[in-house]
Amino acid sequence: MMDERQAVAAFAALGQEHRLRIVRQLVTAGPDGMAAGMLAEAVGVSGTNLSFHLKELTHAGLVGSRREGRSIIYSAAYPDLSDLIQFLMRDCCQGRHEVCAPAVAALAACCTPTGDDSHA
Amino acid sequence: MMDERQAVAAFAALGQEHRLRIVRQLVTAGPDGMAAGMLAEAVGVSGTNLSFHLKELTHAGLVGSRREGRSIIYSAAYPDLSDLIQFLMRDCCQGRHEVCAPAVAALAACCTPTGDDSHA
DNA sequence: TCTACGTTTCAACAATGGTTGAAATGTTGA
DNA sequence: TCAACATTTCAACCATTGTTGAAACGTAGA
Repeated sequence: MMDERQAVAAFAALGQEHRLRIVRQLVTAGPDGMAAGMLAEAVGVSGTNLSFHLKELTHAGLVGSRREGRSIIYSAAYPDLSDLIQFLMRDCCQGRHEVCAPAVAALAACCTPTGDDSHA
Repeated sequence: MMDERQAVAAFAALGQEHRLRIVRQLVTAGPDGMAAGMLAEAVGVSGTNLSFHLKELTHAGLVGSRREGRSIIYSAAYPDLSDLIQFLMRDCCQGRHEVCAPAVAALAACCTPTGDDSHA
């Protein structure tokens, strides 16, 4: 369960053009992640600069990394992104379900496979 | 549909202790909102400082305001918060539904009334 | 109109954050 | 061990941001 301090750090990390691109690139890349070098090229920043931002994102808990040969592979921390979203909307309803139903619907629409509507 | 520039502004706005508290206070307060003065007391900042942060949040599109007597009532912009969440997770699945299912489940659990499971 | 109240604007300051190039670290294959 | 590669660290600079108190603005009621 995320606390305020962590949430501030996470949002601050995402509130920067290059870092938001990095996270979105990694989210899109999926669990396998991407090497730092390719990430730098994809996002359009220097190696030095990417390293700075990756350190920030790592410290905020939004990305993870592993070494693979000479490369270091970064990947999105999906569980922490979930926690962050949940923190932002926590206590939003106050009994009024309709207030935040659109947010639920939007996220569900983004992530629920069409056709395969298994309720599990 | 939110673009990158808006998302960066929104996340940057949320990435500050006092502003995150303000937004959460307003989210908790519900659609009726709160007067600026009560908000300042609840969050623990001076009037001047609150005004500064509210301007930032307004510019980021995360809060709205209306005058009521001498007070100005601020309230959370729920649709924009939904958009922001959706932007962050957009394209996350890449065919792998299980990757972001936890985020959907977390948000749904927060906002779905227990017992009353109307699918509307 | 006058006074009190709630909120915002302004100007100044201290602190933080992003970018850059050069140098250091760690890894691989010859 | 050596040279080439991938990434990080370091130090310096410039720009942005958060905070503060005083002053200004707009509204309500006497």
